[in-house]
Amino acid sequence: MAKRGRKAGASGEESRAKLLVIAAEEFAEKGFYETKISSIVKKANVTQPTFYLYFESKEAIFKELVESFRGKLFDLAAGSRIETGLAPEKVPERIIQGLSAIFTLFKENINETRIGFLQSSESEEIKTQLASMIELNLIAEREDGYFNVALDMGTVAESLVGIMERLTITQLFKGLKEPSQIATEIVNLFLFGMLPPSTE
Amino acid sequence: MAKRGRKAGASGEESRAKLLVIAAEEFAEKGFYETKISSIVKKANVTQPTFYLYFESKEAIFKELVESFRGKLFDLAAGSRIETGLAPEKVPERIIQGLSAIFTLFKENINETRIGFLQSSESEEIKTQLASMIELNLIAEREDGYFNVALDMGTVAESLVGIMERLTITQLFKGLKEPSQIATEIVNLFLFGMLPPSTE
Amino acid sequence: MAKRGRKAGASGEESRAKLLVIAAEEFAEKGFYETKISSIVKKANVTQPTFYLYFESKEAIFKELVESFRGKLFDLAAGSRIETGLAPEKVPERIIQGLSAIFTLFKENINETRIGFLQSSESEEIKTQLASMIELNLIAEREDGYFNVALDMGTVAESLVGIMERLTITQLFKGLKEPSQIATEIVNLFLFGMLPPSTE
Amino acid sequence: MAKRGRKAGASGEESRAKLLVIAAEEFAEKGFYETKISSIVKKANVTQPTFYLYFESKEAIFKELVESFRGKLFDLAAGSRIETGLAPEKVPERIIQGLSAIFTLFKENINETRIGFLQSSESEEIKTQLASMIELNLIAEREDGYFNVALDMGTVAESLVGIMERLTITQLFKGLKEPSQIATEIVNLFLFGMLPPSTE
DNA sequence: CATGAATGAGGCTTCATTCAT
DNA sequence: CATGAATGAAGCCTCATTCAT
Repeated sequence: MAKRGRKAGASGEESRAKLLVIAAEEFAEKGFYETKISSIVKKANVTQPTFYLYFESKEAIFKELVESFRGKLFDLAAGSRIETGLAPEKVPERIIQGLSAIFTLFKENINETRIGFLQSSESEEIKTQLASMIELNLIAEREDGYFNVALDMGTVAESLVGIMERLTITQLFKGLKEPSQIATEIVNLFLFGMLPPSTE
Repeated sequence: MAKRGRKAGASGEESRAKLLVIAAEEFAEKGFYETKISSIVKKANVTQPTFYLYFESKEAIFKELVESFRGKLFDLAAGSRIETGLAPEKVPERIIQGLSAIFTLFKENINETRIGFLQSSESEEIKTQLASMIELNLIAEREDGYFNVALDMGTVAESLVGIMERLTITQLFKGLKEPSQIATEIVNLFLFGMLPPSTE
Repeated sequence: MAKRGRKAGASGEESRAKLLVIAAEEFAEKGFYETKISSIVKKANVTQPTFYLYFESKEAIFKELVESFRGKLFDLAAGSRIETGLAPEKVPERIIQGLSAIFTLFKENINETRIGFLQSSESEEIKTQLASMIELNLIAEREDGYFNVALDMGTVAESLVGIMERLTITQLFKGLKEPSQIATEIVNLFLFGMLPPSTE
Repeated sequence: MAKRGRKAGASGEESRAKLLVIAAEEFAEKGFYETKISSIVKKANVTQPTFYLYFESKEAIFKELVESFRGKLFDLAAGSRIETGLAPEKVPERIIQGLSAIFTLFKENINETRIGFLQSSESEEIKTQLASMIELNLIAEREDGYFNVALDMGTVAESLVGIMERLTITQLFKGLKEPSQIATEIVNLFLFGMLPPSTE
């Protein structure tokens, strides 16, 4: 009746959800191969057959986590198109917003991010897709005159993704900086470059 | 006397080297866990015990490859300090040189790079170390006035590493661009930023 | 419902017990190294993974057998203290009882005895412990005046253990003599020595 | 020319003897199964094929050590027949001598004794043979009236062997007592028993 | 909905032993 | 007399997965 003791009756979805959460923790911490089904079910307080009641296989649950992450990420990315006609001086702020949103997603989904963005074999594909979406944005903005026309936006987009990955690991996940702060630094770097301000 | 047929007698170092090369290919392609000793030795035309004649374990050979890569990378990085007193206009070229050298190393050691820079658990540490070395360089250069003093060189260094990683995968390893070209693009981006040149 | 055909479902303890019994037979007969897990499980009609369901390793099951034997033996030995104030003429009988009990234990647990008393590396320790317990008994009895005060009871105790070991192998396990008979002979020998009775 | 450096030329017998000594150490310390040919040859500073130049197999060298021990032991035992017509009061001393000789053999051949008397599968047979030889002696002596006619000399002989084994391990090999001392204690115990001297 | 019990498949490693020189 | 190099054979153990209840 209370939560405890009601093993039979624990609505299946509950077990399923629990398994998913714990699997995410385990995969994120130890990677796919070092994560054992036996340890997932132990932590979830269910038996192995129960696991297979909800998931086809170890691959399947892992993939489900990856896809969940992919979905969240692309939903976000899709919504962050810069509307045309934005005043040029608003562009940086707009980009910062977009990046912040992504870093926030990462921060709030650390385990899934590790799995889907940093360690799965699909992560390569996900990063490539993300880079593509960013590239499209950048091209549009360049056409609106915001950016130097000489830039290869494919390279810029991939670079951005690489930076996001690296700073996610070294700053965001370590709690050293907030999403908005990281986003701001990236944008400043990319927009203005490293040279000293011309003193003239 | 002929090479062929002389199975016993093959200079041990030869067998060892062969195993190392093949292991690098396999690890690079399939990762640590999906690589089986049995398949390494099959491709090397030796039996499993022979493998253990030269390597303590699967972990050991993998680690050897990682350390080999780490050594090469750090040798390079250590040698690329920018001398003080360099004329400011020479700085970009100098940095391009350094980055080119690294990309060349990556290109010439694709398998080891995949293993040591992209997939081993030590790769995280290696990237962090590389970022540190870059950061030191950047700080020195900033003090010489080459760069904007407002920059957080730790972040810049990590960003550079992230970009290197990403462009290595998406451009260098795909044969799309040459080391020097990638290096040049990165430096341009970092030095001048993305804004359009002031038309004034 | 019938026993047969119910492979899955066989009460786990049953499988475990069966493995333990068979392992004892195998270890006793062939020793630790010549006993293969594969042969244990074959005789137990289970597969190798099943073995590891119940035992950590080959060492673990062997140790379990040794400890089981040690436990039984020490329980017995601990319970065979001679009460003080026993009439001297009752002492021999009392000792015979104690030894008989041990030989009976050995006889009823031939395999475990072989493993724990005769062949394990711990058997040395077990014999030493047994000798210690015996020595304590003997010292107490000597103080009660039953024995010659000149005797080094440590040596006597070790000697007794040595005899027990030898006669267990050569007489008890071969079914040549009963526990009580062996015990009696030992006691007679130890109490009265080998000299002819003084004819005077 | 000096010992060192003359690997080629080291008379084969030298290598053989060295292997034998080292093998004895290793077998004695670690037992048959835990002793690896690879470690024997390493300590002997020869290669594995060299080992097989002198010994058929691991079993063969072990057996050679066992047989060497068996030979020494039986030579001794055979020579320790008590001559008939010995004055009764000299019997104890004579037996002490015999036992002392055996313990001395053990002490001077610790490794071989461990191998041949304590741990080989042949040790059982050797002990049985030793017991037989002792029994013959005892029977002869009993017929000469030295011993109580009621004694089962088979049991006594086995007991003696058991004691020898045990005291060898716990006293002789630990350096706690000398051969003659152990022999004396055993003889006293066996001859006079444990009862207090009759005070009459 | 859930489980106790079991297994197929396969990987890593070890070791005594042997070529070919 | 001796070796560098190699291997056949086999053992232990693990893990994802599945019965039967």
